[in-house]
Amino acid sequence: MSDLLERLRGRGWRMTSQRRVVAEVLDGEHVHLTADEVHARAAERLPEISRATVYNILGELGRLGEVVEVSVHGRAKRYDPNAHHPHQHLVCSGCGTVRDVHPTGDPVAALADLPAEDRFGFTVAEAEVTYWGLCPECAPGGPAPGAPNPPR
Amino acid sequence: MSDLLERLRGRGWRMTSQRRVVAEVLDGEHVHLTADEVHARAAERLPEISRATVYNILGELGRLGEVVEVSVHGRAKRYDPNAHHPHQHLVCSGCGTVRDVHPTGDPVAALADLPAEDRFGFTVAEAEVTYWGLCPECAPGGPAPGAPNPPR
DNA sequence: CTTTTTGCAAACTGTTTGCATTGTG
DNA sequence: CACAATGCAAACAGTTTGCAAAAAG
Repeated sequence: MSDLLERLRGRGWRMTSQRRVVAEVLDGEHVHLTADEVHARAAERLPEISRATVYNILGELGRLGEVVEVSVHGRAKRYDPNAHHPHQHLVCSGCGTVRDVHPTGDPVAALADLPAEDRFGFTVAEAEVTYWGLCPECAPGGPAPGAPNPPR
Repeated sequence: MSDLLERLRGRGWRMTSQRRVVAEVLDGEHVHLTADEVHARAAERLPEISRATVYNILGELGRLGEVVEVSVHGRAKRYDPNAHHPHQHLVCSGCGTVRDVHPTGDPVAALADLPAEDRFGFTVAEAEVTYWGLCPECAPGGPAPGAPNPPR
C-alpha cells in the first residue's frame, strides 16, 4: 500500500525526515487533508516540522503528480494522495468533507465529442468532475440532532 | 439581454447605484471576471465604489443564485453571470482564463447511475465539470512569439 | 423615519518567500 | 564537502468584518 515512498525514492527524490513523514501521513490516510491537517499529523511524529516546509513538500508532490490539489471554493485546499487512480470528488457543501467516487463514464471522452471551434482553440489536458451535496451529518434531519455541522 | 437587473428588481432587491453598476458590469460582459476586475470596471462608471462593497454584492448575487463563483485553484475567484444556462468550464492552466463550454451529456445523470452506497449517503445537488488545458496564447508554439503568457 | 447598504480600515486565512542554518548524498 | 532542504518570520493575496455615515423605501 505504501508505494508512495517507493515511487519517490525511485525518482531520486532527496529524502529527509520531514519529507518522509509527510509522505507517510498522506499515504496512511484515505481522507483528503488540508495542509494544516497534514502539518498537525506530521508534527505528532516530528514536532519541529514547520508549516512552510509542509507547504513546500505538498507543492512539490503536486508538481510531481503524486498528489492532487483539490480546491474547495474559499476553503483551504485539500491534498489527495490517490493521484494514480482516476476518480472524481464528492464534496459536502456544509463541512467541506471530500470523498472519492469512481467514474461511471470517461469525462474526457465527453469533451472529445466537442467540435473544435467550441473548444476555443484550447489544448485540453484533463477533466475534473466535482459533485456538490450534503453529507449525512450535514443533511437536514441527518444523524446529528438538529442543525447542520459547523463548516470547518 | 439585460434581464439580470430585471430579475433582481423582480425579487425586490433594494437598488443602489453600486448594485446597479455591478449588475451592469456582469451583464454586459461575457467573460469571467475576478472581483478586482469587476471593481475596476465598476469604478469606471462609479469612481467611489469600494472593493468591499463589490465583494458584498458579488457574494449576495452568488447566494441568490444569479452568478456562479468559479474557483480556479490558488487564483482569485471568477464570477460567472451565466448562471441560468447549465454549462461547464474550460480553464487555461497558463493564464487562468475561463470559457464556457456546453454539456455533451448530463453529468448529474452520470451520478444517478452510482449505487447509493458509493455516494457515502450524500445528497447530491449538482455536478461541476471543469476541463483544464492551455488556451491558444499559452500553448507552446501558439500565436504569441515564444514563451507562454504570464499567468495573471 | 427606519432599515439597509455603503465605505473605510483593520482583521483574517491560507499560502508563499527571503535568507541564514541544517543535513543529505 | 557542495548543494539542496529546512525553519523562521515576515510578506503576501484575496476576502471578510465592525462600525459609523449615507441613502433607499
